[in-house]
Amino acid sequence: MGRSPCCDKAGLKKGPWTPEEDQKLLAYIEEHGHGSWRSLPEKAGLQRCGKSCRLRWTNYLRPDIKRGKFTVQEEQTIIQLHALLGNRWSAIATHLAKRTDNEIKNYWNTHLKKRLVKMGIDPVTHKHKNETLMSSTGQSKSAAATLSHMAQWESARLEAEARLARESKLLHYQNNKAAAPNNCLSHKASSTNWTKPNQGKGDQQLESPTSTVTFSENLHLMIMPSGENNNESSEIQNMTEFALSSSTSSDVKDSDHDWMRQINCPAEGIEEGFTSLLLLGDSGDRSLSIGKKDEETVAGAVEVNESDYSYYEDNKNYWNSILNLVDSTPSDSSTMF
DNA sequence: AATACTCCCAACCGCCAGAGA
DNA sequence: ATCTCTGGCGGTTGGGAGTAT
Repeated sequence: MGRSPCCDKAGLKKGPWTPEEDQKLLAYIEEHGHGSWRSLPEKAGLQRCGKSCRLRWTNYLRPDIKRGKFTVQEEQTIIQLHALLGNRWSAIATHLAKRTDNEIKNYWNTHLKKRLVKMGIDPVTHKHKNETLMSSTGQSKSAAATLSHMAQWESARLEAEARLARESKLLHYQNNKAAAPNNCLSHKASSTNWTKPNQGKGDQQLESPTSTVTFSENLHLMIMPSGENNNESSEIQNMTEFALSSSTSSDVKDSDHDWMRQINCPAEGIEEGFTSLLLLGDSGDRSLSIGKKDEETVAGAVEVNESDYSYYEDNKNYWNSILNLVDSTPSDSSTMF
């Protein structure tokens, strides 16, 4: 079939956006919502393709975008989620309020990846070089298989969660549209129109378009996705509460921004950072949350043998670690490691 | 001050999936 | 069933800013 590029029209502008163009785009979306991106440029008086407008909006102009330095917590969240999900930036972005997938991707490529490499950690596998050497052992293979399985499970869960978030926002949007037109939400993946923002000031600041669900909530969603497997609910509930109530392990000041240094400090027991956890303790609490029935329902789930389940039962550190990272507020960066 | 080099990130590109005709 | 359109995603890059020589 082939598809013509969206910007094949001659005369369409490319490259950096000017303040005037930004203003036009903002003004138009404030007035009308974005509607069809393809038709937007003409209506808004822009010599741009719709795709360019959409990207400019979602990555830069949207009022609910947090810009500037990533916090220690955000960095750790990115790394942990990357270990789980790989380069699925949009999925990762759903757990980082007000950050765009593009920004996260850039930050990973320019900062975090290099840092991991410097530490001798493979940014793709998140394995330390030493661990890689051990990878031929049976246990490591099994652990790797388990990790792979968990990642797939996690991916499916995140997708479902993102869908839920979108749908709930759509509902929220629809419910509030008439009553409070200025309080509507947009979503990066939403097909709903964005309406006039309040420019992110004060208490009425817009929520993140990428995730309005806290990680605590997410955990519940992940653990109890559909209410279909309630036969495990009490155990799940216990695990959830255990995880959510886990205390943090040590204080890290924001000024100690080079948290990676600490991972290399065995004396503080931090060498079991998430990367190690993923390698060695990848059993994770989620084991207790997934019955085989659930496993079968996860699209693309790999086959899991009995021995894999034993991994699931041993180590609570994995979820604790992730929870400690993601379940605290961005302003509280003292809870990491 | 001039030049070379590196870093960073906004923006582009190409592919894919889903919806609708 | 097939094709087209649209929006979303991840990979890549161009060029400005900053730094080193």
